[in-house]
Amino acid sequence: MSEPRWLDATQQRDWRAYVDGSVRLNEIMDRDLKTRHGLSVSEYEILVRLSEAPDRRLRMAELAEHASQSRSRLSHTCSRLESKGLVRRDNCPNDKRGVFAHLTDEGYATLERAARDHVETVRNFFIDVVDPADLEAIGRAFTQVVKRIGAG
Amino acid sequence: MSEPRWLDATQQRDWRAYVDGSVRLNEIMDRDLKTRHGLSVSEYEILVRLSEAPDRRLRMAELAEHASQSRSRLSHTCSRLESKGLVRRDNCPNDKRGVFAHLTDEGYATLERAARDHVETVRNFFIDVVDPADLEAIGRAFTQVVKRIGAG
DNA sequence: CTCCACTAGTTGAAGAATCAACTATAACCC
DNA sequence: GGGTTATAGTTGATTCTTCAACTAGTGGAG
Repeated sequence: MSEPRWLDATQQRDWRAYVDGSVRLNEIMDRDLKTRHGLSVSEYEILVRLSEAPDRRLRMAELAEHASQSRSRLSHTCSRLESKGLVRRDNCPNDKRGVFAHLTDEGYATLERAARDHVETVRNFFIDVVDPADLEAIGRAFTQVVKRIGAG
Repeated sequence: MSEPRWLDATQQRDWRAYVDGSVRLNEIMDRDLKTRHGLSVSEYEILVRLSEAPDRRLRMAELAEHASQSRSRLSHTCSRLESKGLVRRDNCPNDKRGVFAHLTDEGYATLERAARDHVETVRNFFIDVVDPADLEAIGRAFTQVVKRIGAG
């Protein structure tokens, strides 16, 4: 095995700033959503994706993909959301294996309320503290990352 | 309550790319470390911070701070690391409430092995796919975020 | 010295994520 | 059609995280 290509000092610094910042940022988002609306970030993410889908519904596999979650995790989380009345699941007529997850009206209402606070937090701790040009750089960079990961 | 300041289209796009990318990236890192070395990212992070500390040891509270983890979580995780023989804890002489977490030799060896693979993955899915200028922007941005969060 | 408030760290229970195993259906190929 | 392989989704066990409660030691005020 050859010597690894270590990061240089600058790369190291930037990578670490990212790791550190993203963990802390996520923690803030999570706590904020949790205490104010009883939702975790990943539950919130699910509601968002459903709200944007045609008829506010998606097949489980698609939803898992959009929300960057494993199917198993989505299954469990959807069960919780369902028992809270925010999501409803029913069978897909075309494909008998399939299941649609629907956003309920209550789910939509909850999301609307949560989103108002959430956007404020996102601004407060991220958007408004980052230089707009740097924000664009972040967008570019992570788009690349997603592409790279998608490629396997 | 006033109308929230929603994100504009560009901000939205960039923020989402980040959310999506960071989740996926983290998943990759985690799985990679887990399967190849039996470590989660947060365990790895703990070992790194200890390895860099003087005498390879830190007080629990400091370690928690450096690794961006709650004390409770650190306690549990340290117990696991201890039972794997990678970390040892012992009492602080000055402050009888205090505890030092030490990186053991075995812990150091494990870290060295893990780091070689980890840096390769970090390059593969992040450093090498991101424009160097964008990487610097990320460093700048998240440094700001951390500062902002620190300020409360 | 004693009281009180604060900090360090751990613990156990409850909630959430991961992994492997499983059911059921679909799709392909001969 | 019959057999094989792949896909959709769920489940239960295990592992990890979070939260609140707790022990123990510190430090300052009077």
